Amino acid sequence: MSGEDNLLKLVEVEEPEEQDYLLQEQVGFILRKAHQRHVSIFAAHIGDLTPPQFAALAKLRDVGETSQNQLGTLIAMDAATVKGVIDRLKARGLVELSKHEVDKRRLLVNLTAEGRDAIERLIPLAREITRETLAPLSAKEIATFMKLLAKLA
Amino acid sequence: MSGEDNLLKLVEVEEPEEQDYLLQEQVGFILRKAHQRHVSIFAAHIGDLTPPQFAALAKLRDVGETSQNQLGTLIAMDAATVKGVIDRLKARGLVELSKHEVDKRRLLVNLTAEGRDAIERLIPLAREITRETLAPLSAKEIATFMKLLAKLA
DNA sequence: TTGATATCATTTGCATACGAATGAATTTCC
DNA sequence: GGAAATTCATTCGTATGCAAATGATATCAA
Repeated sequence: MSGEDNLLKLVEVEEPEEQDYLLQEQVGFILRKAHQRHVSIFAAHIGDLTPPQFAALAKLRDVGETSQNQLGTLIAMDAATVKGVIDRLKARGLVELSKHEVDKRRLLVNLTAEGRDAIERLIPLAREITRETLAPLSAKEIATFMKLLAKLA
Repeated sequence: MSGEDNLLKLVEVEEPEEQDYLLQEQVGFILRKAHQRHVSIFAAHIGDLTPPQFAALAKLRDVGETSQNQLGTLIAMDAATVKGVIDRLKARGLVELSKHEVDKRRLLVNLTAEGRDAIERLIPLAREITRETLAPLSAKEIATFMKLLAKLA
C-alpha cells in the first residue's frame, strides 16, 4: 500500500512536465512575423518589384557590374535563388548580362539605363518603407533595435 | 543675375542627391538575414521538419483540435500556405483531419498520437534553437531585443 | 424567408529559398 | 605540367508565402 502510494506520488511529482513552451514568444516565430510585416509594407509601396529584386538593383547601383555569384553573396542569396531573381530582372530589361572575358565561368550583371532610372526612382520609396517598418519604435528604440538585430544577422 | 545666382545656388545645394542609401543598413534587409540565420540554425537541429511545420504542431499541442483556418491565424499563415503545411503533416501521419459536424465548411485538424510524441520530443530541441539564435546577445540584450521585436511584429 | 454578405477551404500562378547534383572553367599544389 | 580541389553557374525537387479566383456553406438583414 505505502509502496503503491509512493509510486503514485512519484508519478504525480514528475508529471508537471507541461513546462510552457510558447510558440508566440520564440524569436524565430516573431522574426518570421516581423519579416512578413515588412514585406507587406514593401508591397504596399512598391507593387511591381519584390524586396529581393529591389535588393539586387540597389546593390548593383552600389557596386556596379559584378558576377551573378558575387551579387548573390552581397545580397545574401544562394546561387539558385539569385539566378531566378536576375532572370526576372533581365526579362524586364532592368539588368543586362554579359560574359566575363577572362574568366569564362562568370556571368556579369549590370544595370541597364532603365534599371538605373528605376532604382533611383525607387530609393525614396524604400526610405519610406524603412521608416514605416520602424514606425512602432521611438528614435532611441530604433537605434537599439538595429544594433541588436545586426548582431543576430 | 542675382536671380540666376540664387537658382544656381539652389540647385547646387540640393544636388548632393547621392544621399547614401545603404541596403545593408535597412531593417528589411537585416530582418531577412536574421530570419535566414534562424532557419539555418533550426535546420541544423531539426532536420526533418520545417519551422512552419513545427509551428503547426506546437500550436496544435497548445490549443487542441481547431479548424485549418483558425490554425493558420494562430501561426500567421494564410489559408493557401497552411493547407500545404497541413497536407504534408497529414501525409506523415502527424496530424489527422476530420469534418466539423455542425459547420460543414470547416476542416478540423488535430495531432495524432505520433504527432503528439513528435512535438513533445522536439520541444527541447526548439528551446536550444531559440537559445542558439539569441546566443550573440547578452541576457539583458535579449530582453530588450525581444521587447522591441515584438513591437515590430 | 430569401437575397446579400461573409467565412472556410481549395486551386492556380508566381516568387523566393535552399539542398543536392551536374558540368564547365579555373586555381592549387605536388 | 597535370591531377585534385575549388569556383561559377545551372537545373531539379521540395517547401514556404501570398494574391486572386472559385465553390460551398453560414450568417445577416430587409
